[in-house]
Amino acid sequence: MKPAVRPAAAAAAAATEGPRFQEVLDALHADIVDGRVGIGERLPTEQELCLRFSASRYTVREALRRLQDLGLIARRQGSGSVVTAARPDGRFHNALSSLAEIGQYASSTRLEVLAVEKVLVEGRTAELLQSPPDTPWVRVVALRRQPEERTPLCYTEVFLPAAYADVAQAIGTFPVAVYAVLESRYGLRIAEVVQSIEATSADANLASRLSVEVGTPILVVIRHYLDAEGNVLEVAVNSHAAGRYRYEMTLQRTG
Amino acid sequence: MKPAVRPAAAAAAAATEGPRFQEVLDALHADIVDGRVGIGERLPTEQELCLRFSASRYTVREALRRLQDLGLIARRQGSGSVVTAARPDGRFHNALSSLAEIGQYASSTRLEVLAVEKVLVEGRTAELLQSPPDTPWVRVVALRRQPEERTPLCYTEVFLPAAYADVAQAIGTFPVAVYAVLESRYGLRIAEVVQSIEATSADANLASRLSVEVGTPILVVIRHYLDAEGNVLEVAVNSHAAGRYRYEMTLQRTG
DNA sequence: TGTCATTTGTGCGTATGTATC
DNA sequence: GGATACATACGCACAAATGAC
Repeated sequence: MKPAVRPAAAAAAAATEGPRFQEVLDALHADIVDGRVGIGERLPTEQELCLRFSASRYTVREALRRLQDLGLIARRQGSGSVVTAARPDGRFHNALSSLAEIGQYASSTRLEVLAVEKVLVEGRTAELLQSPPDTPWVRVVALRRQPEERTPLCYTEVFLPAAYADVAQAIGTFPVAVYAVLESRYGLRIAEVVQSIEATSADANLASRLSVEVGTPILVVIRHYLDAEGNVLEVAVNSHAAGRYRYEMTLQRTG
Repeated sequence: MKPAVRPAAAAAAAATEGPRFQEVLDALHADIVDGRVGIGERLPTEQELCLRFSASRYTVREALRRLQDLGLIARRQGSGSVVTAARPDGRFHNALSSLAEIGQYASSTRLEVLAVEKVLVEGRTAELLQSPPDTPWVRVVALRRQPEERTPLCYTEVFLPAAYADVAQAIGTFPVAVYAVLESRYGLRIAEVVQSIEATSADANLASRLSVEVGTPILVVIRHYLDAEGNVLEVAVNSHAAGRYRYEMTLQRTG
């Protein structure tokens, strides 16, 4: 789904300034999360909503469709729209617990490439890449932004084996996750992704890139993409300023 | 217009019998999975698709919308529709980040309880617990330590519904995760755990508890334990000093 | 830099199909 | 059967983002 960020709203009553359906969406969303329409209860019909909001059926249906995408309601032809969950899950963060979701994330944000360079890794970097020293890699430095947001969401360094250098060149030109390009262009198959998350603080470089002060807490997410033999095909280091990002995942018990 | 009895079109191999958009959807889907439109390439424009399929823009957009929901394409205003994946699967699942692992962690460390108190939650805390204000909960404050280490690994606040207060009393006396105690003593069953990870900085309280300076980066892991109906049975807020803890997980592709 | 054609996003009105009650 | 309510579908118009010039 889309971030749906609206431009500040015109003070007074309705805080809804963006698209027309946003007003309907916000109102219904509030009804649900605040419990005015409980789980199992039905929302008003499309026609009633058209009247209440003086909007066309298209607009109302767009709002309902988004509620459905959020998993808050279920719709049944001939019956109506039933509230299925009141999960107040915030929307300004990402749930990345599957590769598909990483791809989703990649395509809903924009990557602005700052530099692409070949490097011979050594020292700590070689350790990070689980690579012997003096091996050639390509290093891509980039900022990830949300549409309409000025401050970047994330400072990213992506490392790829030098053999895949032309993929590095293509990063950012289309809204596709890097791993997906690797798989399609080189016939590779990612079998496993190892994620590591920790907190650090911003050094001078990061502070400058992310427009924060030195020392600001940073959430670092490092992903190693491995093939079935355990070879490292890509390493991405994502640094997020505190408060701009939250990593969320769901563990479900099977059986 | 009568979409009802479609004249089967000139469709020789028209296996598409359902709605009009299904034909468009199937054709585009096949183009993608069969690789006729590769990852990173663009689909035809809406207008071109209208012509090709002799369908209205509504119909074409419905098909594109579904491809988007499947995660196969990304659409950008002014730009077009780009193929982002050739398979809808991408099914990775959490191999090493499971309920069992949380239990492992709990039993390999020691919990030192600092305080147990009943509280009526309100404001931000109520929001955190997804609980109505003025509801009674039990709050347990504790430090988690590794054996033989002096500095604590983590500052923890656990919230439980007041009904389970005696579990709170028992926390720390045996090396079992709190959720396991809840399950065995009350016959509850945790169906889902939602984890949220973010970075903040240490306030005075945290700094003192964790023996770090104020402002030190902190990795906060919040877990909501839910039953099958979505009721919150436990909320744990774990604050780790930077450098003392790293959250690691592996996503494995199942297909 | 800004203009301009292209392309998707939003929105309206209308009509018919089809599932539910 | 009939009434209700959502699903599908057409045509039109303008807004907003993009990319090329």
